Amino acid sequence: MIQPRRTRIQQKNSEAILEAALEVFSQHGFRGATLDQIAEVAGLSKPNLLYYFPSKEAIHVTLLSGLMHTWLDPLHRMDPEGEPLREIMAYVRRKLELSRDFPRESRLFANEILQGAPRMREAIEGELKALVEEKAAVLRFWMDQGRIARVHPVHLIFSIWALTQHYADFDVQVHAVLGETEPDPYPEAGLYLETLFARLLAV
Amino acid sequence: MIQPRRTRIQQKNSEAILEAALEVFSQHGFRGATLDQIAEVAGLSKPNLLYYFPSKEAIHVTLLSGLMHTWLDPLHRMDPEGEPLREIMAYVRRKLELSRDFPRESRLFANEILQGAPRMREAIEGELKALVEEKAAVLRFWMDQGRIARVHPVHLIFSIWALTQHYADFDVQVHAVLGETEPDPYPEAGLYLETLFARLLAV
DNA sequence: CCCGCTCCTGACCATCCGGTCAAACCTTAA
DNA sequence: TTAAGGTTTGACCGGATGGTCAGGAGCGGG
Repeated sequence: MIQPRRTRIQQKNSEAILEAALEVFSQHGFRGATLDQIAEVAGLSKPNLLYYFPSKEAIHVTLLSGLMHTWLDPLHRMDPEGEPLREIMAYVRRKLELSRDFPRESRLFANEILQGAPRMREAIEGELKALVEEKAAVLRFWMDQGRIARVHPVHLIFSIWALTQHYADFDVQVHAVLGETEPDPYPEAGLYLETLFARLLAV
Repeated sequence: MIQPRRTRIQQKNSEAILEAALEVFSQHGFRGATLDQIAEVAGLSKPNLLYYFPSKEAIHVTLLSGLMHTWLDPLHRMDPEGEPLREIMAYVRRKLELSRDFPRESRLFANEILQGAPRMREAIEGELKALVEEKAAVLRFWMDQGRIARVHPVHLIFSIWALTQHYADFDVQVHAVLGETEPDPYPEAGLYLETLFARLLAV
């Protein structure tokens, strides 16, 4: 992911390892996951894992840094030149799609933050903070123009994160509460969030 | 906690163990936490832990079942006879106060759900689901009366959970993004959530 | 066909983990 | 004061865990 693998075998096995590691790390967190478990899911032997990655931590870090880009991309794409409500709604929709399509990635991230972000502090205090401040400025600008209602821009972003990630991170709870009747909560969630932000931001 | 301890020493040590276990479990999850770590935080020896609790799992279960009551209490207190918006706002406020005052409990819960709720499935599919359905009916009743706007009642409850717990579970991220300038995000968060739900539910 | 390099594995290691146990220590109440 | 019962601990156990290593298997180019 970080460095292009040379051979086809390296490509295939590295991907299999990262895929398996995502499965295991996202469910048990870094300390709760074991190399044996990852190796079994990947269909490789443990020493073979360590042929491709120097350590358990290296696998984790590779996953996290690969994640950061995908994760921040929707916010990056919020265009200052666009129509404000439309841009925000598009951001919410993309973020909700990430939760639906990549729930394990969301849980991996959640696990890392829950544990105090020992391997992501830097990225959070740097890249993430800078991006949020940039986009908060955009939101504030839109508010000054009177094109959306005035609310705390950073908390607005927090609320988008919280509401969308909830469906991935608390997946089990959501499904348990909704029961068998509603196997896919995302269509309803999308409608609900659209209403919520439309009413919150209407001028 | 579940059974009243007889002597003063038992009382004191059991509490110290549960306090330490909360600290460790909430940060590392069940599998990531170790008895040695809990023992060290509690200021006791590992065999002494196992004098008071039969196993690591027993400590975890005790914490979780003790938590369930506190956690559901604010929703229980949403009164069908009260003024709808007032009741919902009170629920949001109480839930946010729980996040502020008991962030470790929130993270313990989040960890458990993230890991597929292996030790809480029963409580979630039973107690929690029943309570949500009961209160969703109340919300639907209020909507039928035209006293609050019509939105999906269960997703409304989800959104309250997501928005309030976010400040406890993603504490590190919130603080990192807000920076040193805003040491306590809760006053602003309270105001923001008040606005959000007022606008969402206004008729 | 063979050589060199990539890929893979069984065996192994030190450490850590949850948990046990017998013995020692401490408190209390008669 | 003493004995009984509650409390604490060092030493230990079997199994898991992250990681190493020497060597074998497989592959690709000449």
